[in-house]
Amino acid sequence: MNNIKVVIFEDNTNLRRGLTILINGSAGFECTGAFGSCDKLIKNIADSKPDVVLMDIEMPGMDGIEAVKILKSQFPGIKILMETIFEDDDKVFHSICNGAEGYILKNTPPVQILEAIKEIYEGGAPMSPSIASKVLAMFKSGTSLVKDESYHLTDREMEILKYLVKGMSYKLIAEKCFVSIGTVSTHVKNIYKKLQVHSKSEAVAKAIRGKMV
Amino acid sequence: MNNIKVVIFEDNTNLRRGLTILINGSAGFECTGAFGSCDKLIKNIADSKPDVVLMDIEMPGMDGIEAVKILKSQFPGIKILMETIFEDDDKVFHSICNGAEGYILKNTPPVQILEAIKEIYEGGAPMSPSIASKVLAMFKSGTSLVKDESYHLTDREMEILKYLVKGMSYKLIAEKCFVSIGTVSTHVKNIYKKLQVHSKSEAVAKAIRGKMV
DNA sequence: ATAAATATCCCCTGAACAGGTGAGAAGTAA
DNA sequence: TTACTTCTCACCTGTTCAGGGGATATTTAT
Repeated sequence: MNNIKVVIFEDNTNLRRGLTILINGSAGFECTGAFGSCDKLIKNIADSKPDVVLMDIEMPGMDGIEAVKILKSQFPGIKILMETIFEDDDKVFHSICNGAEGYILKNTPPVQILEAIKEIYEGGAPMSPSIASKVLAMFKSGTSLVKDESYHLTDREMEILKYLVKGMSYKLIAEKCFVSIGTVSTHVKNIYKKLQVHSKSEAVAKAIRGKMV
Repeated sequence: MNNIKVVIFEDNTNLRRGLTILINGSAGFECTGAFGSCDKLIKNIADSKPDVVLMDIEMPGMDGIEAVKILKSQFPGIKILMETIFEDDDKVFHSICNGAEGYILKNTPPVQILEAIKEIYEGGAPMSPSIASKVLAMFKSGTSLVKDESYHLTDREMEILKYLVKGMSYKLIAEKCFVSIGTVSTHVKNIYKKLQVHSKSEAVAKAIRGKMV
């Protein structure tokens, strides 16, 4: 009765059908939706009320990464299992940033896909070892995460914030940006207001800690 | 012929024997050593020349974490698979810091242990999903790693550096430390020299990036 | 088309800072 | 004892910054 409700986003029709059959044919699982694109993402999710979303990382139109972001902001409780191909470190990285919980390779055997769905449903983070290895590598190298459009800085402000973090003076920044020192000053003031800080050091600390740079 | 050579460190005798039998009884695997403690760690490893070490995270005497550190510094090529119990986030964390590649729970079924050994041997990072979940959580929260006693700052300098990172002015720091502004100024100058920077922002950035604070 | 957001520039003022020198007191190590 | 480190303080100089005005042009959204 308490089936795990799964929704699939996968542009490959055969694969999508196969997964649907796999899930519906397995005790404890139920596929409440299967879509070839993220066109009506919100509506589809609202209608199918999944516990777990199985998301292809690469899709025409809106890709899986963008979809994760939207999904997580609208339905934070839904767990997301990404399907990736081996080579795309970068996509895995961005998926993590956006909050997906699990990562499995596309060639994972069916029985393990079901296991992964179950595990993610129970709060785990199933990962193919090769992907886990990359995550660990990123972890150890101290790569940053979670940039969340943070504080609505404009492009120019972000640019200047980056220079501030580098320790550059207004003067140097002005030269780099081809604007006057006064303009830099104005931008910095606005940055302070948005970040709610009152000095360069605080801004720098907040920027780095908040993974904005 | 090209068996994966595994060495076991596990204080529970029954478990150790069980694992030995499991590994020796499986095609492609070979247990070249099984020890109840890390007493003669280096010698044991040198003698048994493993590809993969299966390490209990909790052991009498030197624990698994310390062992990982030593092992990785002496034999960087050897892959280490840690066995953990669910509750010890902190130990997992430190194992990662020290460079272990894989993390599995103690109650993992035998066949999956073998899979994990194979995966780690091939460069993956097998993890129980519940552990992966914690690693991701740490990852996302931006928990830091690898602090390297950095730059030989004195205690007082570190203290002041921390206040700088908080965005405090010399004046405030002076009050907090019960010294004069002049003294703060001197310390800051010394900090700059040691960090090789020329402004608060740079010092703050370096401190945070270098995980000193 | 009207409003809002963005980017640019200028003025001003007092405070804070960078960088330098010199120097005394206390503790530790050779 | 001598040398070294650490912590402390003061003085000086020119530069940079924070925060407050006000202003104009362009782009974007409604």
